[in-house]
Amino acid sequence: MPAALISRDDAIARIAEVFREQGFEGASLSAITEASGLGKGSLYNHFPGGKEEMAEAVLSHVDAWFAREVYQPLRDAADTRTAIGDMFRAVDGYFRSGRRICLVGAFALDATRDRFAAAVQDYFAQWVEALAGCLKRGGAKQPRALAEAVVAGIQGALVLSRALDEPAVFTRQLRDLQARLISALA
Amino acid sequence: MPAALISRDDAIARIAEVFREQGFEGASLSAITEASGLGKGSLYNHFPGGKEEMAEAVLSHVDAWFAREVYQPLRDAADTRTAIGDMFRAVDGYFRSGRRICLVGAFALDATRDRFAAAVQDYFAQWVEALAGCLKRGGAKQPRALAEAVVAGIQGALVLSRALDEPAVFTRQLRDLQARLISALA
DNA sequence: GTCTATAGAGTGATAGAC
DNA sequence: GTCTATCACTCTATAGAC
Repeated sequence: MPAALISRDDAIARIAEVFREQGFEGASLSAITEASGLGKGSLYNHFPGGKEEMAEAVLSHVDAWFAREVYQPLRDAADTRTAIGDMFRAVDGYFRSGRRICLVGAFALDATRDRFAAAVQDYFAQWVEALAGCLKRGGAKQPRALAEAVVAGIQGALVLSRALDEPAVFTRQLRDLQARLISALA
Repeated sequence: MPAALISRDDAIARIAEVFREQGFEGASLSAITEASGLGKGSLYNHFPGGKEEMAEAVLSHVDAWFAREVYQPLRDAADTRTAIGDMFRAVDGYFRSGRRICLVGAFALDATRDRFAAAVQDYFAQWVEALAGCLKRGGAKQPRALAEAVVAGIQGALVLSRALDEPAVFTRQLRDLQARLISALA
């Protein structure tokens, strides 16, 4: 067989950006073929389930990134304060300081939500759980509510900064959320 | 002229729910005709600009509701504490305690964002400005950052509660946000 | 007759599936 | 590349208020 010019992972990462920018409905196959550099034939070879399978692959690609860079460090953290700083650094990097939106958040609001409900729910449930656990170990009161406030705050900051076209809103919110967490620790 | 069976406002309200649930791309004309009870002829008579004009009308319908029920009361408020309580009550009612998402927030993340950028930006800018002004008059420090945190918090709570399929998350966040505002007042 | 509101078959274009 | 379904949209026609 011929060597693949583009790895599956690489293709998924490129397709992810199409879904992120265009949403599920808005992401046309022609946009996906163009962005991925794969012809329709190759695409259906990799993703026999079509567009829906591509989106599933993209969602689990994102989930894997967060599991590795965010959830697991939160769970393994020796020092809560450091872990929180690391989380915010990772999040700020991932969302490009407010210039990139959350694909999973967008899918949560999307029409096609029901189709990907399980993956979307899992992403957020893991995030809240990992953060709440870390906060609890750090001695914070009401760690669950606090974790929900932070995850929601991040998502909302992405919505607001994109709506206002002001990435600084995101950066500022991240700073404030981090300060709230630190001050909630025992 | 014949009496309209459905008022324009009524039609817009019904169409709004289609866009809210399906997004701009996902809202097909057939879904819109079905939900509105209007044939294509009627729709194009009311909205010669087609789907885009329908979405514009829906956005300004939503904006008008918030201007009347949220922004103006915040601006006119004699008592800050009461005004804040009223805002949260209005918001909880509008979003059906977390069972209904924000159409404008969804459009902010949508692919078609650029098309409606002005309306989306205006909605959020007005909300933040009206709330910040009210907080400032109430003697809060950093009213702008606080207002952004609350508006973002509400949007994020909608994303999170929809993603987790737990409306209670929204209700709880609203309560916490309100408490934060009250305690920030002089 | 003129105008507005209505309906819906029919248009070409384009989507996703294969 | 081919196929079929569906898309947004146009057009023609009709009904009733003036």
